[in-house]
Amino acid sequence: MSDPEASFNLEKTYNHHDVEDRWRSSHWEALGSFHAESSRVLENGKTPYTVLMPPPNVTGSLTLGHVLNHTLQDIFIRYNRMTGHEALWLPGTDHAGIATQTVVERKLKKEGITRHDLGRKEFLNHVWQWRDEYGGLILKQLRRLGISCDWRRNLFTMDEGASQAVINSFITLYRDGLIYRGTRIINWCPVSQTALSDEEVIMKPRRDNLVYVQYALVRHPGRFITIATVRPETILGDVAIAVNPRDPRYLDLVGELAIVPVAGRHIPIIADDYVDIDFGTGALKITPAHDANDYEVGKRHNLQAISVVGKDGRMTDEYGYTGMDRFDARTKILKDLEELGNLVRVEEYEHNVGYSERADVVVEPYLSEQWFVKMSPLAERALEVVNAGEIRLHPPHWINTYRHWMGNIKDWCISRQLWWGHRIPAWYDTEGKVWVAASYEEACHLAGTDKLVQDDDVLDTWFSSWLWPLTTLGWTDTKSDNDNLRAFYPTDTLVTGPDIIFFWVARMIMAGLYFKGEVPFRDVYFTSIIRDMKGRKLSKSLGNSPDPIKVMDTYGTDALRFTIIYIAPLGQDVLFGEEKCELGRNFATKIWNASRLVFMQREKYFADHKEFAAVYQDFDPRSGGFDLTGQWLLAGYHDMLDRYHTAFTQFKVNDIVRLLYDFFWGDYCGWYLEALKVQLSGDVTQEESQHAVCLAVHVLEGFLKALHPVMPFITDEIWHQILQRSAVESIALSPMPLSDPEFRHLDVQGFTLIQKLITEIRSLRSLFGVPHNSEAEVLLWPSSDVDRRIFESNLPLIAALGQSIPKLMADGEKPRHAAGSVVEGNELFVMLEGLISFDKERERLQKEINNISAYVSSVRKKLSNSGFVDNAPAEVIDKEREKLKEAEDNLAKLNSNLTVLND
RNA sequence: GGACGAUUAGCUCAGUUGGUUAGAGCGCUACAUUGACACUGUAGAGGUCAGUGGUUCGAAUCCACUAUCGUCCA
Repeated sequence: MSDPEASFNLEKTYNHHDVEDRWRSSHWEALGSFHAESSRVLENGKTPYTVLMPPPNVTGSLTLGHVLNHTLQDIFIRYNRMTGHEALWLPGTDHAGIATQTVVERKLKKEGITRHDLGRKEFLNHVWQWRDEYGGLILKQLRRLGISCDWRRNLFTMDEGASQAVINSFITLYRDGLIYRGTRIINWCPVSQTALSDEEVIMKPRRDNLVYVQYALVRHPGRFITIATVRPETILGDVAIAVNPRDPRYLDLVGELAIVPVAGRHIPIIADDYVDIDFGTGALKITPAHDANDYEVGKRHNLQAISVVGKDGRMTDEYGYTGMDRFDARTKILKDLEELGNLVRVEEYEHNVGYSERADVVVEPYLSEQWFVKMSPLAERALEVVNAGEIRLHPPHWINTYRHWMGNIKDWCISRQLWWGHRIPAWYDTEGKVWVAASYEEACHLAGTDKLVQDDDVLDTWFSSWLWPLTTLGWTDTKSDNDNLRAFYPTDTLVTGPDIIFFWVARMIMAGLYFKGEVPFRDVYFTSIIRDMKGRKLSKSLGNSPDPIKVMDTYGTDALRFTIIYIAPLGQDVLFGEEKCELGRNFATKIWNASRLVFMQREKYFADHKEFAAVYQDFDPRSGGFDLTGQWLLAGYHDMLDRYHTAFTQFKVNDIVRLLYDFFWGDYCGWYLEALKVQLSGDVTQEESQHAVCLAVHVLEGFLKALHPVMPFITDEIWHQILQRSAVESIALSPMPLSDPEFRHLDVQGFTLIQKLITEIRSLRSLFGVPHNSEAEVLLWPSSDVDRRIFESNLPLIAALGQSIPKLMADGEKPRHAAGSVVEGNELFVMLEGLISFDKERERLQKEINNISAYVSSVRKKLSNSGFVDNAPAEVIDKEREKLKEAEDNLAKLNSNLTVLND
């Protein structure tokens, strides 16, 4: 760390590596700076503020999505910590059942081992080993982002407490009749060899063949009924042909029997409303074992379900296809049907097909016995709390999606045929009767026998994730009651992607209400989805997914954090390219350099840190004593703060960074620091200089604090250079500046006038090519005594920033060899002896006059329109009148200038 | 097929409850390097606010339809 005694200023150039290393996560972790304590809430009465980290997948590595998501969470938590809350950010990871098991199986496969070779126990040892070795990567990478969680409380969904919670919640739901075991058509992933929930299935468009096949009728030789299917291989499992009862084409065939091609089975032709008359031929083959809708039809008509595809996606029929892959079987049966004369025709057909989210293979609808959670009783209350605004979604339009899902909810398949996960706490006795209990012993006790076998399956990972708001605070069952829960539940803000609104958000709301009787959080902020510059989703296979760690190395962590927030508006996708981080990097450099300037001025007017500290600590901007520029700065600063705090209450994080950026770069650097240089180089006393420097530092410090939640590293570094602060102190633990209306209401229009005047002088200089090293004389005719006084007291500023020699004029003749203009009624002429081109000036004036004339006539028209004058609010009309007067005034003056020029 | 969102400068986006001569960043053009900063400064060019119709004294903003794109659900 740099020695504050040795340097009174910052290094010449900003090095993000040094700064980010100095204030790295491990520094604060060792100090416990971001630890939250329930006692400070329960005993000292601090208001809690809690953020729940969506647990990243333990197999994962850092993506830009994580960067955005965690930066947002860090912004909320740091802001609330600085505004006086007991801020708790709960971190953790989830065990990602399928993903993790797949990763470890793949690793074993390289050694020629399968999990079955090892057995369940030994395989799980391998998974734990793997987790211990690699599972920390994402957490390490997140620390690199500088996020301020309470790492002591880091939780893994397979940890003891979290596991107990899973078991106990399962038992509670089972005993309340909300968990049941049933035979259903579920989504089966033939690669991962497990059931999936509806949410884990991605619908994707796929080109397939729509195959028309004719089935002979048993009692009418020579007659056929033709069906259309995209899955001809499942013909082997057909048990009926269904037609719509209102379809006249088939009325006479209902009740007849048809012969399944290849299989030779006789199946009935039935009538069912489900059949779409317009699709295909209007006759639908029914295969209850391989289609969820067919299964329902089958149930209604008491049909058998014949399974012909197995768990591995291979055929299990008795007609010679056994062992073939379902897609190979599809090709073969087409040929066979053709040979048998049953194939009518084949059409190309695009439709949506479900793919396994993890393995990206076509999901097989598969009939099997699984565990389900009955959702509609849970959904009812979860919908109510969102409708009632007890939980607010940002942006709010997500409420529609939420309502729709809640209103059409289906039961949740929670069993997975995996080994890695929470094993289902259910045991079967020799008669197949099920006993749900927390342990084998308890199950034995219930069953009255020790001849029990535990269910092989584990629970869906989301079955542990939906308890996350509870388990992270030490909840293990419905009787749980501890200080953490009392102090921090319900949590406050959840930041997550809209893609897991059903997977996770909705279910957490259900679980929170069901198990704790209270909502789990108050506000849900849905992040943007990050895409590449061409608008494509980031993916590993496309290779368009930048490595955030590399980006942080190149541009700096602060730069990445700032940039991603700057470009990611609430509720919209964001196009990201690495080079966009230049924005954040440039901003960091600007902050650094501006701070250096301020510290240089401080060096000039203070002997050392000690003297500065003494004066600065007594400095109170309310005591006044500032020139117009200083007042303008304070007004702008407090106005910025006002908008800043408002934006936080509205979750407009994007606005926050824009406010900070514009205020600092535009107002503070662009105008204030330039004016400060002028002020200090003028005729001022030591005391006045010190006062001015203190103001500069005061606003800089406030700005750094406001920026801190977004750019934690550079702000801490510079903050440590403002006063001699030790490494255990942090800007993160300092109070956030509030907006003071007293300053916001200062009258600083005078400064705005000066700004406009300077801009106009610069513009004219540039237009007429005044050499950069020469100062042009500027003659000023003020329009009022007030303006005259403003100009008078700011002549040095106008001179320096307008690079001019300004002269205040009383009445008198306007100059000829000059470029004239009007600023808020004040006439100015930039003297251009020898430089002015009369043609150019005439042209310019004429253009300007045309412009204003057009405007004047449009406003006149508006004001003479009785509809406008009668209907518009008085203040709007007044404003128009004022604008008109000013424009007319300008016009008159410019016209007279043109006349002079033409003389 | 249904729901939601988007369409504003070459690119990426701001634009509060309708009341501006429609803004920013990047890019572009010109000028400026011993001065906090070229990861800079100053000035400038660049837009029929997707289209059509409507409501209104007044529409980028509200409504309807159309087109294109995206997301979710069938």
